[in-house]
Amino acid sequence: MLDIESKGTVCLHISDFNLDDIFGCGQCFRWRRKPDGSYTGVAHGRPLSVSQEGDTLLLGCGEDDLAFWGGYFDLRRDYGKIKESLSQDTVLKKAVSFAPGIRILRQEPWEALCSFLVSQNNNIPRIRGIIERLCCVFGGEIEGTAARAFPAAPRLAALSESDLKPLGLGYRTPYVLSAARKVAEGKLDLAAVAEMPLAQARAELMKLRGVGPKVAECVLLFGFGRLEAFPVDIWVKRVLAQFYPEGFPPELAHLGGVAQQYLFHYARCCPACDLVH
DNA sequence: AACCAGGGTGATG
DNA sequence: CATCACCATGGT
Repeated sequence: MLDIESKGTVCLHISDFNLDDIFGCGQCFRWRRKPDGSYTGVAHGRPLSVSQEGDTLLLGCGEDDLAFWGGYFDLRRDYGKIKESLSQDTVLKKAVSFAPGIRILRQEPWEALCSFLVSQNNNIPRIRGIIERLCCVFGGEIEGTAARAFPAAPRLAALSESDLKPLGLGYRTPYVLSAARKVAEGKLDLAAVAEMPLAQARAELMKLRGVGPKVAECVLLFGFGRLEAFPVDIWVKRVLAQFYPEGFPPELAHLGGVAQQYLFHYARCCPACDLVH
């Protein structure tokens, strides 16, 4: 039995990184902030406690887990350079300076698919609650902790609608169930989707009931790290209509997903962004 | 107490 | 192709 406290702490020097920005910008739903500013959560079945003191990141894990969490937090990518490119655009410049610590997390594809199925026509606090209940009730136990993994597809595939009913997914319940069954039966191979060209991957995801253009883009961006994927929700739609009447700048399209995340958070959370609702 | 939310589906012009 | 009612639930 492994004691989580015995895993120790690893310190890392980081830049263009802020936990509040990263966990608060609406890309993920399982991280919780404690009063001391640290966060606890689970990703890819691994629990973590993480905090930040300025440009020092403190990970509650062992040295052998460092590469994994470095991948999850996208630490090997130069966001300084990305932000420099995006800031050529005047609106993006403001969005970036509003939350300069945003990074795109590399989430588990199945969790991203499930989470953004749940997200449709829904609000973030409620999405978080639903995902939490899903993990609490059906997630696998993680040895040595009280934390639970995101429920694997076969686990959900074995459930009925009435099992999921009390969790409050509403009309999205059959969407999650049929996606789980398709993955569990091998009719949708997420590992294969990861290798496909963007358009093909998008088309493959959109074969699922409940997955339209927006959810597909979210899965591509947050689950597969496709930074050119560009989810357009109600907020981004407003941003595009007001600030980009000619369309989003094509020369930034290869970073569209990252740009979209700065813009989404800015539009949603910055009172001074003078966006008309 | 209404209105809205990281939309998608299916039916109808 | 564009529009539209409808979907279940609860946060604000």
